[in-house]
Amino acid sequence: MEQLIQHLKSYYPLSNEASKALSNCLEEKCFAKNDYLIKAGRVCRYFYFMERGALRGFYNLNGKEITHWFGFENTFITSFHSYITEQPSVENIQFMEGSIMWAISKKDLTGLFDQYHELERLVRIIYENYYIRLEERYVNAQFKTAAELYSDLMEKSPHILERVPLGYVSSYLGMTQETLSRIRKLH
Amino acid sequence: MEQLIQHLKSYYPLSNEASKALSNCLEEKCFAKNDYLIKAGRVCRYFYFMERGALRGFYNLNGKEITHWFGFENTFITSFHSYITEQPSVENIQFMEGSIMWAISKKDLTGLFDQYHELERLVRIIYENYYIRLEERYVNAQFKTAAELYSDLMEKSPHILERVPLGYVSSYLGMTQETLSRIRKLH
DNA sequence: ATCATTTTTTGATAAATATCAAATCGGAAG
DNA sequence: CTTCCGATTTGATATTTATCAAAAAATGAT
Repeated sequence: MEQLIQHLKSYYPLSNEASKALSNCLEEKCFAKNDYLIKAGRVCRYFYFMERGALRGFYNLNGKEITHWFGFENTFITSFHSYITEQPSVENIQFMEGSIMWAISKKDLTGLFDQYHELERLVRIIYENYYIRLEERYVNAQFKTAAELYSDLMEKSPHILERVPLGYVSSYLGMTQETLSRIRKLH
Repeated sequence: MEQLIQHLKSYYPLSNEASKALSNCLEEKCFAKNDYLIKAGRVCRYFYFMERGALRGFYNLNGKEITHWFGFENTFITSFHSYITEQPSVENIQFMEGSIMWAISKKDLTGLFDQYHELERLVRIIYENYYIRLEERYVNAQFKTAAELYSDLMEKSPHILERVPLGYVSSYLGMTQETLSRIRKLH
C-alpha cells in the first residue's frame, strides 16, 4: 500500500487526509500465474494498481489470441473500455506471474472524487500520462518496420523481453512469432 | 461558443457559473485552409475546440509526411504530448479546410480547475472518452489488414473519405496511396 | 472552355512478412 | 539422468504491401 501511495505522489502531491480515505477503500488481492483478473464478456468495475507481478491483455480474433498490452509493477490496470462504459469487456487480462494487486471499485473511486477534488485531479493527471504513452505506442506500431519495433523494445522496455514468452511479445509487436524469432537472430 | 458549451454538457452537466467562467477564458480563432495551428518544434500551450472545419496532424519520418490523425467539428484539438509535457511538439497540425476554433490557454484552464472542481471532472471524463477511442484505433491499426481498415473506415467514418485527400487517408491507415487506391477499386 | 497542376489510378517488380511444416531447444516431472 | 511437452527456431513457399514509373483523371486558375 505504501508503494501505491508513493507512486501516486510521483504524479501529484496527496494530502494525508485524502490518502487515508483512499486507503480505506483499497483491497489487496493476490493472484497466481495464469489466473485471470478479467475475463472477456464480464463488466470490469474495478481499478487496480499492480504492486508486483506481470500480466497481459488479450482478445480473440479469428480464433487467435491477440496480446495487445502488458502490465507490470507500479502501473494501473483495468479493462479500461469496460470500466468506463460499463459494457462487457472484450479483452481478457491474465497474469503471467504471481502478482499482488490493490483494487478499488469504480463506485468507491468516483465517491472519493466527490469528496476530494485532489484525487480527481490526480487521476486526471494519470490519464494524461497514460494517454501520451498510448499515443506514442500507436504511432510506433503503425509506422515502423518489424525490425525497428524490436530494437525499440530492446532499448525502451527490455524487461518485457526478459519476462514475457516470445509468442506474446510478437503479438504485442504486431508480427508473427517466426518473424520475431528471425529478427532476433540478426541481433 | 454555444455549440462548445452544448458539446461539453454532452459529457457532464455544467453549472451556469462554471460555464460563464469558462466562456471568459475562451478566444475564437479563424483559420484558412493550409494554415497551421501548431508547427513541429514549438510548444503548444493551448487547448482547442473545433466548431467548424477539418485538420490533420502529421510529422516527418525519413522525409515523408506521416498523417496520423484528423480533427473535425465538435472535437477537442491540441498537440497533446506537447501540451502536457510542455516540450516542443513533434507533430504539425494543419487545416484542411477553413475552420473556426475556440482556444483556451493551459494556464487559464488549470486555473479554472482550481476554482471549479466540476470543470476538472468534465475534462477527466473527456479524457476517458478520448482514451477509449485511441485504444480502439490502436488495436484496429495493428491487427487488421489494409482491406479491413478501409472497410471499417467506410463504415465508421465515411466523412473522412469524403473530405480528406486519399494521400492523407492512406497515411492515416498506415498504407501507401497506391495500396489504398487498389483496395478501393474492389469496393 | 483551356491549360497547368495536383491527385488518383494503373502496371511491373521488389521487399517484407505470413503461413505451414518440421526440427531443435530447454525446463519440469518423475 | 531421462522423458516429455511446450517454446523457439529454421526452412520453403505464399501472400501482402511497398516501390518506382507512368498514365489518366480531377481540380483550379485564367
